[in-house]
Amino acid sequence: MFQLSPDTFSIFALMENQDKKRELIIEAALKRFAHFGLNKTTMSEIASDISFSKALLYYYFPDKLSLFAAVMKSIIDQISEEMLQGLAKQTSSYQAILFYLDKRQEFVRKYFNLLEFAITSGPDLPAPLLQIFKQSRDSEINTLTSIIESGVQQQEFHIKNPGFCAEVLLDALAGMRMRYFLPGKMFYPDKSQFEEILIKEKQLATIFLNGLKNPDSAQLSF
Amino acid sequence: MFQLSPDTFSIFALMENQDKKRELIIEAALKRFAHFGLNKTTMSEIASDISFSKALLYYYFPDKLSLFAAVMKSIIDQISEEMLQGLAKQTSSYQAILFYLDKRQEFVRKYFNLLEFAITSGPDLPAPLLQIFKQSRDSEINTLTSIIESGVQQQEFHIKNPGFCAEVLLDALAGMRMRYFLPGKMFYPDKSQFEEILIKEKQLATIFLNGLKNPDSAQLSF
DNA sequence: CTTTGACTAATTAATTCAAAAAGTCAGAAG
DNA sequence: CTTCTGACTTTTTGAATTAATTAGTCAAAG
Repeated sequence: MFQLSPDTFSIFALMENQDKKRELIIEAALKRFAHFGLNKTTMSEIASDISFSKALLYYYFPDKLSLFAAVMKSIIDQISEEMLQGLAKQTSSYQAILFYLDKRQEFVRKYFNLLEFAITSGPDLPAPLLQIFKQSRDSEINTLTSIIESGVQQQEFHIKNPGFCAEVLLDALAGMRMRYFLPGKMFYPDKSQFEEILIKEKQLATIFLNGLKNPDSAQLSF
Repeated sequence: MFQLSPDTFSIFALMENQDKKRELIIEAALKRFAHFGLNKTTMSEIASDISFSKALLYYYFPDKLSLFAAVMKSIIDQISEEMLQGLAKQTSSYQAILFYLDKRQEFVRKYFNLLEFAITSGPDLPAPLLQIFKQSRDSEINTLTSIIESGVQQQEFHIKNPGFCAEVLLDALAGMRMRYFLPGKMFYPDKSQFEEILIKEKQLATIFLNGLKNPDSAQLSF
């Protein structure tokens, strides 16, 4: 049987220690980024918050953007986890969509300053981040696809292409948000704006899911 | 009975002449703006295109933005007219939506450079233009509302708030376009991108209208 | 009332420069 | 050999300056 030698063990211990420090850095960076945003946060500040030298941050992360990406990935993984667990408890595709929308907005409101950078940068945001947002989008499409597919299996929906429908729905939902905070420079939207958005999202989702009940929705003849 | 005096007549003649020149300026400005956009077009260029002095442009329009706004209004009126005439010939709300989407994209593709300015300026675009785009949006909501209302009258849809549904649909359709050309700096989207957008728009519209057939869509209980 | 050339005022673009922040590295510490 | 740091270099950023272009004005002529 496999046995740990003292040497091997110490290597694992070190790795754990490394991971621990990596996590600490990400945690400290998250606080700063969430509060001040990417541009108004310096590596020195993050370092001194946890009494590390700035150079040490560069030992763990090749550059500032990689750190930011790690932070983004961290919170995206967190929301994905919560979303997955919550969705499992929902009893209908309708309930599932409502939960998805509530949870999603909760997340956006909490980490708005992180997203702001992505929003304002637009299409020319750095490649590593593009990739993370791409993953995030794919993850959302998967979520919506599985919600729709479960409706198909229950004979509720009669469509052929749940994946495409999910993509259309995702973009349509994005349209609900656009007018309130998409382009150019803007500050944190206020509570009532978020409420408006949520109402419109839910209204759209309701109509959309009802639309999927109609077999005609699958037969496109443009 | 009312009779024109020679004096009155000459006043009308002059006014017609004025309007004629106004139109000429707008026409010349449209050509320049459509080709080079607002920022890359100077008042001198527009003036010399039609052998007017630059000062004369300022006799007819108080400033550059007013001229641009007049150009925008001109083409928006044009598309509204064509839209109205075309929609009258459609036989169902479904056909009407498809016509609306086709006509709308035709317009966007033709005058993309004019819209680009509005897109890139985002929320902080000048007040007079904001107003024009607001009008344009209202006009689109009206179009969609009347399409939906005609479906309600034919007992096809069972909803209480056609206006709100129209607004949601309009924003949802905007979501279909967003990913392709919304934020930051970008060039004219290519043909295949426009085609993708149109397909997604039509898919969404189809599902949406089918969703309106279901009475549940009106009873929102979040 | 229209039109213009010659004018001024405002914007934009290009350049420079200093401060701040990102990023590197030789070598210390364990 | 791995982890860490202070001191260093390189890049970015922002403010300040200037030049050039363009928006916008106006007195006077047609």
